[in-house]
Amino acid sequence: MTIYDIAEKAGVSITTVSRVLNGKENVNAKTRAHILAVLEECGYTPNRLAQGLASKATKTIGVMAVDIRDIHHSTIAYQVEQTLSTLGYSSILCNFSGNKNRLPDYLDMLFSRQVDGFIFIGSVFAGDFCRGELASRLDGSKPTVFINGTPSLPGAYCVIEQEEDAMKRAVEYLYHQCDRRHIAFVGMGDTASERSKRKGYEAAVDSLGLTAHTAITAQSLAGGESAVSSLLDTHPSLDALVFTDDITACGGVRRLLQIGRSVPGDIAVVGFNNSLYSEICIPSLTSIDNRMYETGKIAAGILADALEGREPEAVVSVGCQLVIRDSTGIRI
Amino acid sequence: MTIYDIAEKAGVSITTVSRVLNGKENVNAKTRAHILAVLEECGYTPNRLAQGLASKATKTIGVMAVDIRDIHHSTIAYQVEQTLSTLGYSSILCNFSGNKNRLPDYLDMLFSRQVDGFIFIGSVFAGDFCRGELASRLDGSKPTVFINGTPSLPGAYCVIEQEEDAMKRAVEYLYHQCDRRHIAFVGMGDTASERSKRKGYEAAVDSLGLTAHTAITAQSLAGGESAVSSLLDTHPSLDALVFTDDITACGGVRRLLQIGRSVPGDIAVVGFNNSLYSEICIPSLTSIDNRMYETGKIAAGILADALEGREPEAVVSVGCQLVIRDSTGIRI
DNA sequence: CTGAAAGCGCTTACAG
DNA sequence: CTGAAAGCGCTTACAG
Repeated sequence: MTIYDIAEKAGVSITTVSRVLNGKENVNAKTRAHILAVLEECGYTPNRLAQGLASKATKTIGVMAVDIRDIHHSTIAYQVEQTLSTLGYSSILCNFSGNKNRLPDYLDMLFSRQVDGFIFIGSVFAGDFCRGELASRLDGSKPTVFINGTPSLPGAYCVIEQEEDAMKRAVEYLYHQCDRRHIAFVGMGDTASERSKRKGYEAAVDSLGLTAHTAITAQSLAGGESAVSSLLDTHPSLDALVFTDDITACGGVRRLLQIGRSVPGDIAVVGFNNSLYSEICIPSLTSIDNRMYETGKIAAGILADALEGREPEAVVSVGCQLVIRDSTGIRI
Repeated sequence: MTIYDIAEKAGVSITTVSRVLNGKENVNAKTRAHILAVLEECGYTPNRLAQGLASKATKTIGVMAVDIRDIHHSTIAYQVEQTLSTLGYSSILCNFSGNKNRLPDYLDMLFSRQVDGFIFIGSVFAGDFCRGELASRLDGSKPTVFINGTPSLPGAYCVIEQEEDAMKRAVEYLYHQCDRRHIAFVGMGDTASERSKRKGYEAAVDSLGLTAHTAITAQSLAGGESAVSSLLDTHPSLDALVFTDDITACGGVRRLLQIGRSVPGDIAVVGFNNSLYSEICIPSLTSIDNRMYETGKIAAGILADALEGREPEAVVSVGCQLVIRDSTGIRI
């Protein structure tokens, strides 16, 4: 079933059929109605490959995630896909998985499929780690949105979760509301996102006149456990810990309980992402909600705006919120 | 940069360029080498839309997941995407989100994009709920793999996690190794997957001469909490609970601890999926590993086999494993 | 081993 | 308001 079949059945040219298919105005009302009826009757769906080839637009977006097994990325990817789909775009999903060597192949693939634009989910894409692989291929010819990173790429759009500010406020909350004075930071490596969280921590600690204590560990339960052990070895007087990830914070809580420290009685704990993990942890984790739904939705909207000539803002910030649960509170 | 440019630069016809692009044998070795050099020099990538239009194969797969925010689905979707990508296929990802009405639009979209085949992740797609929407559109003309469901669809392939057997063995383990005699089942609705888990539970209870106690609840922490409350209200002597999902089991554990029951001292708990949630729970959850990686990989492999004429098995089973953690053990 | 030509199913100036 | 024709960038019989 092609546009030729429809044209023949309707007794018009394919040009006219194409016009009503694309909602052009210059078609006689009766002709349109008739063609619409034939279309309906035949259950015709146009071949998107042919449309794309002829029109130079595929309504397809390349969505590059770090790894959708990570709840943070899967939630954003989910919202990106749902929003794009509502706006008439399809998503080709790629999982980068930290393997820089795959990036060129993925990008070639997306270009060969003539995607209209790109969305990168994860701050790693905006950092030095990927710069070489991305810069050589992304020349700014197609709209590109980075989530949680501001790359030095011509014409790129960015959606930034305000993690620095959120981390700062979390530390201030621990100080003012929970009466903590020895607050350590547990981070997870060297992405842009990690750096801004750390910056927020340091800013708060500075302005409050406290001393900074920092540990870097793996993003996992075991990572949280070992970070807690080594931090308490060197700084036994710590009374609060802020983590840049919920799962790792769960590991931290587990180790604290194992060694007989109460949470939050002895030590308050703050996680990050406000994921289901923060609710499952006992005591449940106070955590920073980085508004993943908002973020995904906004990113998809920006891309559609750019593609449809509506000129969106180049950089959009999404505010984060501290969600208070049981792992923080007054010291005992 | 098109195939014409390459042909001109190499001094041959586009037919010959196309031949070397597609690895056909009937090309002179020298000609091939020369064309390959030109190709390399120009960094040419063929337009997949044009290829697809001409060849009737797009190397694109429609991947329909229930919801990739669910760790079970995102893990399978991840593995599906990675495997397909290795095999040269791209994935268009769709999130069904339980909204049956979206299914027709998604399928139309995938057909209009001329996908070569489909993978459905989640037993709901094989059930009555979706039958109407799927049966009318999926006529068996394109290879289709269902994960965790056996639909009545002509020519569909199935990858089935052996959940029934796993659930049966979990109950037997509770009976023999943990000395439990009052074992209840907490399920989450009426999908094929849920039914087979329940069947396994009932088979075990039957053969052990025990009484079946069943609760159906929502798949969430709150669902687990309320299921535990209502089960213990009516059957205070319960000494073990098997859940069909880890998150809900976490909720169950939380409620048990709240009302002063020890886990596993008073009541043993078994979860399902062997997700990170089972490790985060305190006590950590004994859980059934349904081998999501295997499953995703096998499903992608089957689809590629079918597309490339290798005639895979119609139904492949993936064995599950009981992973013992702290939430089960001898009664106190 | 190589190439001219038709065809895949659309869109889009252009002419009327 | 409508249509004939060219073109999008490939593949694939077919002929040589």
